[in-house]
Amino acid sequence: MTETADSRTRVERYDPTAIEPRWQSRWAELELYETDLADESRPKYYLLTMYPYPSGDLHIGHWYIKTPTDALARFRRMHGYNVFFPIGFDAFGLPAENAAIKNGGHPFTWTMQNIENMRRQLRSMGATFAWKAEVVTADPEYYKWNQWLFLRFLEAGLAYRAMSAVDWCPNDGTLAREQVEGTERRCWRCGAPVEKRDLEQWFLRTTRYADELLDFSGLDWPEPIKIMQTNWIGRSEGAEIDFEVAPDGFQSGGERIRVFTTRPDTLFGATFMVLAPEHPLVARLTHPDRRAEVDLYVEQARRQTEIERLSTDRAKTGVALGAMAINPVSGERIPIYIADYVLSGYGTGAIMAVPAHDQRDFEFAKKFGLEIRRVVAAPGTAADAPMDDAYVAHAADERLVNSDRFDGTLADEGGKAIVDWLAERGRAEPKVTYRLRDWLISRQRYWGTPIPVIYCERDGIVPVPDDQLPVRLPETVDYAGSGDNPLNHDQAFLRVDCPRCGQPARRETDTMDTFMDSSWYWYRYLSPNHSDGPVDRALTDRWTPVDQYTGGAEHAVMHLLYSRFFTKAMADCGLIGQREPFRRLFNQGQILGADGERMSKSRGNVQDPDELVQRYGADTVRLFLMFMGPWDQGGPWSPTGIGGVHRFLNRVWTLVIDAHGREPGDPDAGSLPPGESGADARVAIRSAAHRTLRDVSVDYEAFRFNTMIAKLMELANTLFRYRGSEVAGSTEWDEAIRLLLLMLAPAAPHITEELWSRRLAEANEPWASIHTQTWPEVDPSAVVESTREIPIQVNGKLRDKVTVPADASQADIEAAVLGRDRIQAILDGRAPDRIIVAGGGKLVNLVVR
RNA sequence: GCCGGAGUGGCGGAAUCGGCAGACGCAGCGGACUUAAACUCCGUAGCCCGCAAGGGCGUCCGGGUUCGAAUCCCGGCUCCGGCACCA
Repeated sequence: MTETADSRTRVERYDPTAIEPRWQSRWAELELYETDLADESRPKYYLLTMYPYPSGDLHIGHWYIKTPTDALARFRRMHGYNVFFPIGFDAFGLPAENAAIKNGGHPFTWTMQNIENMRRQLRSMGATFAWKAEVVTADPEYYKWNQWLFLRFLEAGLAYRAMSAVDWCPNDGTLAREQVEGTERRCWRCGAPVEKRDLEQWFLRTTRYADELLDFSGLDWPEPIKIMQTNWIGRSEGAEIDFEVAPDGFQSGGERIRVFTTRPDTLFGATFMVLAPEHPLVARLTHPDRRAEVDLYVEQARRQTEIERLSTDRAKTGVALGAMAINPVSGERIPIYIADYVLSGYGTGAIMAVPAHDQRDFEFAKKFGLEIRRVVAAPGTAADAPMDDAYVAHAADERLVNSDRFDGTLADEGGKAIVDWLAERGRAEPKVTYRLRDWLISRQRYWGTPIPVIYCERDGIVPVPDDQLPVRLPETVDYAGSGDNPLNHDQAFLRVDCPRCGQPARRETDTMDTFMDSSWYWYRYLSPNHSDGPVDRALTDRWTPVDQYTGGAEHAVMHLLYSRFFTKAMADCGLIGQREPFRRLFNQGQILGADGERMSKSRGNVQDPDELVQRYGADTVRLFLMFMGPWDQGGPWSPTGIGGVHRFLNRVWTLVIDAHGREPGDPDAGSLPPGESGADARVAIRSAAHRTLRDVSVDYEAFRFNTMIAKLMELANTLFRYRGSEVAGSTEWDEAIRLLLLMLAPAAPHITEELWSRRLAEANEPWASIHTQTWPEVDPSAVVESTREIPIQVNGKLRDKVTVPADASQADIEAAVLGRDRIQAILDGRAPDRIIVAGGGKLVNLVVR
């Protein structure tokens, strides 16, 4: 072997830019990662990563999301699975349209350019995507099936049309939430004040599945996501109760106002009513003297966002209508108010207010000087005790008090009796409500899937016949400098003959929410060119549900709930045979800009992966992204530390290429640690390698990539200490190197492939990719230890340690501990009051008074 | 505001069935190699006191439970994600 000083200059250096493109093209040539979906010789594994939106902001965040998933794909392949790991593009959406309006050009061009660039970057990552399965949602061959599915849902009664308000700018039409700026709520493009406008729009009936969506059995999903979805669906049981409007000098009364309540037992405490400002009876019930004030309030409430309206920390506002209602059990006349904290879209859009037992009603009553009447209380509380807050009762510890004023028998009973009593008189019914609303899919935009219906004066709403799908977007688009939907002005698109009667009719110009595209795309990956339907039933039966889905936690409720809904709806239309799309889910965190904000070009905080790849190579970037921190956490981007990961790969390179070299800078290079024999060293190497294998396998399974890499670094450091010594190149050394490369292969595919191929060449064996190797097995005998070190605490503070044989009994341990000089000195003649040997000898704590 | 998550050295983070706080890495410091620098390697390293041995303090803040708390409980603060037309 060469002498030290020379070895550093003579030995070939790790040069990723030479290695990586070579292996990438080799893998592509061999089609190493195209999946044979018909292969049944191995168990299938469908691994899905959320498909990217091809925004112009190509950044490190895309790598952060995809890299660990790719490592997992490789890990599973090494375990003998037939892995399907496809990729595609979520190609419709607002940013493309914004770019087109701003810079001219066509959303299609902008999108396809971004996709091209993204494909290149994703390839440079060395990821194992099955590119032949790719889908692009803006392709008519994809969105045709959106339309087809919509029509099936329409037939099944899952799609319907209803009025709904949008944010509206007189110049730019419908605005997305992010296009409404500031508390002034102005249009981002022209600055005009944003109005609300009611439009007929299309909905999907997600609420039909509300109860089924609450059932997560059989799903291995993170607990927080299940909780968020459960809260989002927001099931509450209660009753609907009718209150009658009392006659007065201006109107004859008698209208019924239906309220929803979860607390019918508190009906005797309902001292006023509140309607949503949008409630249909508001206009009719308003007293002429109150008209001006009410109209003003309704106007103001409509301008606010729901978040503002539901905020519990602002002062309650509202206006009395000047009309009264009658409490159906007490017969009392109670005033009717409108207030923005009641929403028209939840329950019946009206509530009975029970200020004693609901905090919002309490605050409202305080502000407007309304009666607060207690109905239930904790045991021992007087019925007239003053209240600082609403008492939200617990069923277990309350007792009923109060009102014998009108019907003593009812007042003493609970909610069920009251509802039953009212129900017999046709004034109430038990009811379950959900916070979940039906899914509004209409978008007043060009760049989305056209909703395939036609409006005919004679036949009304007419679905486009299947054989006329897809309804294509016109190829040219004229935005005319406005945000308004250009389809509204495109005569060639608009004008169509009614498929039923043949008379001139008009096309629907709304397009679909892009969440529609993303609610079933993984089924299409299995047969992207299938022309007889959206999915190939034989393939979906075999390959879905998806075994593992990974993606951002920002999709916890919307995309992940819509996808579950879609699968259930498709199943009920007979298209697939399953009711849940994703068996196991992992939500990774989001990588932010260095400033802690979301990465975007406009903020100027984008990290481009290309420059990092050029400087360090893809393997280093991949490894660094996995090493940065726990994958579910994300956080602000900082390249500090990428050099450490690069050094680690350099060390691996050196270990394999130059096992016998010696570092000139290390005075101890080439010699074993003092007191260690060659035999000791070989045992230590083998033990380190197998312990690492044991732990790393667990870390991969649990998505703990950062600690997985830390453990590989430790193993490399251990081996490095023996480099150039008599044990370098021994069979134990060789085995450890082999394990190190195999364990590292999923995370750093290029360098390991290169080093693997060199080892094969050196051994005169034929080439085989490291990525087709079998994951190694732990030798349990290599990891057993003969002794263990036990920390000793006195009164909970660490004071000493003692080494005992691994099989020492509790008595042996106690004796060893008490035999320590340091412990005797600390005890100073006292006997411990207690000796706690914790965790089967993991730690000893001596308790001394 | 509501729902969910997170706060640990100068920095990223490790340790969560209640049992050695700070693995691994970055930056720092000391050294080797080099004519020199870069690269590479070895060592050191929570903070405070101390020459040292050692001692005290320490996981966002305030309480509590326990032999023992980063971890469990109660109260609070800050930051991140979502809140239905960004994707």
